[in-house]
Amino acid sequence: MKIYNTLTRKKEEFVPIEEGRVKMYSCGPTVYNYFHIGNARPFIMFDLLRRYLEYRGYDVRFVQNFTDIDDKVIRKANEENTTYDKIAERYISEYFTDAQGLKIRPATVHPKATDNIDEIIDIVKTLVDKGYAYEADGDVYFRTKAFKEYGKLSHQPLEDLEAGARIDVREHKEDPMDFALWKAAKPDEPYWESPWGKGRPGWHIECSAMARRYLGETIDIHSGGVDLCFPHHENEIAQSECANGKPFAHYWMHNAFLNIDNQKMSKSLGNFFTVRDAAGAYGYEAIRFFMISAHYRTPLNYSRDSLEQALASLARINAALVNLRFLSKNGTDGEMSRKEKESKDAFESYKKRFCDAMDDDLNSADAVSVIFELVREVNTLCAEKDVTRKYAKEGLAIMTELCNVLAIGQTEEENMLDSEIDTLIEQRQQARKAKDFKEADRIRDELKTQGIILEDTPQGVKWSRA
RNA sequence: GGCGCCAUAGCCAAGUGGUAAGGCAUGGGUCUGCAAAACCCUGAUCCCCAGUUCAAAUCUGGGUGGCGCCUCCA
Repeated sequence: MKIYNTLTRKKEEFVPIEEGRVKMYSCGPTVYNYFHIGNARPFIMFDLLRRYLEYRGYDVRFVQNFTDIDDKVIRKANEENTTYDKIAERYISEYFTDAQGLKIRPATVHPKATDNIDEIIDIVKTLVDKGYAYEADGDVYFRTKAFKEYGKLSHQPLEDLEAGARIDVREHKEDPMDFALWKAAKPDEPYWESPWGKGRPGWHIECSAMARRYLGETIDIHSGGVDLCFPHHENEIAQSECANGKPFAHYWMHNAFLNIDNQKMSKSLGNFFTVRDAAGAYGYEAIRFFMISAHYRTPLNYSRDSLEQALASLARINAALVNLRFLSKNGTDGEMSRKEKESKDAFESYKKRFCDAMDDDLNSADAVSVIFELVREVNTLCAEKDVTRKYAKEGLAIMTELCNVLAIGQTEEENMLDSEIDTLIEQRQQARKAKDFKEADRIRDELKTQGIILEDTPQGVKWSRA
């Protein structure tokens, strides 16, 4: 598999540190609100990476943190007259609700910053001892000039960064580019005891600490949105590599931004959507499909149109799955025809093309197109009056396998049989036999209002949930 | 000012040297009690200019347009 590495700005063959195992870390949400549609992109895309790596047989250890202490969490707590941990707890729970809807699997570990204060303090202490950090009035800062490789991820020399930087007025910093590892507690703020007095961790340090604790000093893949590249990831590298004296991550992956109607999402423009809002309008499945339909490194535009198209496209895949499930039970008995055998033999080539696409820096858009070609293939054969159960089963197996890697398409459980529906379908069949089409249509309409779509086929009545 | 990304049919979106995947939408057809689904047919010389090459959407240079980071916003 090839991965585009921000560090080298090249697509590189992926070689894990330890054969067959992958250690990956992805920056998670700051839990002070529902996560927005832009946040969903890295969550979905790196969940996809993890699923694909597992599909290819890797044992993946995936860590995604929750930033549960920072200015925004504290502000929200103050607004609601509650404590930061209550806010964090609530939105962590909401994160899992949305994540589950989007079929984002829980990470191997979801550590919280506040559960790792000891580890954080330990790293900061090491950095101070080694001369990479200094204390000033209860704050501790990283001395960027001490790390000569600073800027290697964003590919900018320190001087250029400095030239563009807004000057931070904190006078006790040695250099404007220095960043906080530990912040002295302000009055009425939550704090932890540390060698530098009461305070709390800076934002960047938590990721270095949690990555080391749960994955080790050097990890395979670190991922996140492009905007985190600088300064967040640059700072993580500085902290981790100075503290551990080893490379931090071999591969850095960054997803491009999601725009809303071709503009950056922002509260002031009034185009700020949470996943919860979007799911209410189009459903979680459409959002996931929409994200996966584009390569993760190209900017993606969220619009009403895009989501409606995603919904329609997904319906085609779901229809094929429902059809295959139906025919694997209601098809004809016996051996596959020659045409069916040939088609079945071609399934491997679809699978290969699917994997080739995914191997090419997670080209999910191309992988999806392979699924659609497969849909056409099986649909064509399934349109035959004497399609065999055997063939339908084979088709269902390959379709399900590929769809499961991307976590798209309705699963069988999501379209389970229901005896009441069966009864109504039977009644309708009786009516049709008696040429009472009025009654037949009435039953079909009635079921439709309940979201059940009936289709008459040569093999019998097929139904699915809208 | 520094660094970087994007520009492909009505829309979404792959494709990084050999004359353009896939999806949505549109129109026509087949099938069907009707319907739905499905299948077949239907559409682009790839922002512009110049260059390299037998050959470029794909490489180089120059434009134009849109966007991002350099401000703890994914």
